[in-house]
Amino acid sequence: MPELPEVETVVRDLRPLLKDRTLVSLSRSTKQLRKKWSKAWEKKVLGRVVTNVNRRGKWILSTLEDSSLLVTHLGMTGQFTVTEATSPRENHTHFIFTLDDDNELRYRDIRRFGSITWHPSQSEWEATLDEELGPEPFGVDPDYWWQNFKASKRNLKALLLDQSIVAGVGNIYADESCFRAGIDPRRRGETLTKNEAERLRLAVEEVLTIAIESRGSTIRNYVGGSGLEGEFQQQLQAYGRAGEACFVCQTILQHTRLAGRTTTFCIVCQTKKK
DNA sequence: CCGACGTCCTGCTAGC
DNA sequence: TGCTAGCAGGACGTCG
Repeated sequence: MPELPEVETVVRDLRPLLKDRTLVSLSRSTKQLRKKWSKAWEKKVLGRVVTNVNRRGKWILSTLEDSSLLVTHLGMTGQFTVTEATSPRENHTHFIFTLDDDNELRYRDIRRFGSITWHPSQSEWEATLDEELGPEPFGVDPDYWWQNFKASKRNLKALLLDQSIVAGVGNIYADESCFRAGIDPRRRGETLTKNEAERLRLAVEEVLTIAIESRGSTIRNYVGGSGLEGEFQQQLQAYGRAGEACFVCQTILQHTRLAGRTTTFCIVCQTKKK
């Protein structure tokens, strides 16, 4: 659920609260997340200082003092927060790390599509991924972008969601980017002109940048690293607005299914070539 | 190889 | 009012 802007917000919130803190103890629920937590990892993690917290695509990388990594993915409903140890533990909380202050680092995940794993190094972690992660979607080489799109028969929605092309875009921001670029998400990559591809590349950057400034979108249960909700849902132009009037031309927004995901678009604004 | 689709899981709600 | 089918910010396994 959380996409790049939400994950970035979590990371920015967590960094000052986790940096230089020691992970003292761990208690876990009996339920498993998407990836299994190895009991052997507790010795690798406990007693170690967190030296930094960063983001790569939708992944959260907490670096420990020996350069090993605690890697977290929020899946659809993950919440990764630093909370006062005295605050009540909500249901579906699966990991609780006590810290060397009065706080706890908690991972809560209703649907359990997320994961927490430990890796000796970043390269070892990257090797465990299904496919190599693409570059961050800011300042992407226009030629790299164009080559990927023009070579594909897949629709634009599927290409934007493909983490190996560019890392971090999900369902919300794919729709918002297509709307902003004025391009129909059903079109196949190979049909794009160079100009359209460039418009789309820039729209992705702009949408993500503005969404980060708004601390992401809280649609259902997303919260930042301090439990604060996002604000970008108030600025959504397409996502979740099927059946409602386009803010630009008042046409009723349509929806369809692309790459297995509900996709909303304006047939007028996203059809004509600008 | 590529592209499309199913699966994992729980909770909420639109529609009957 | 009560029930349930269907859908939800993702990643990945499998099938044709």
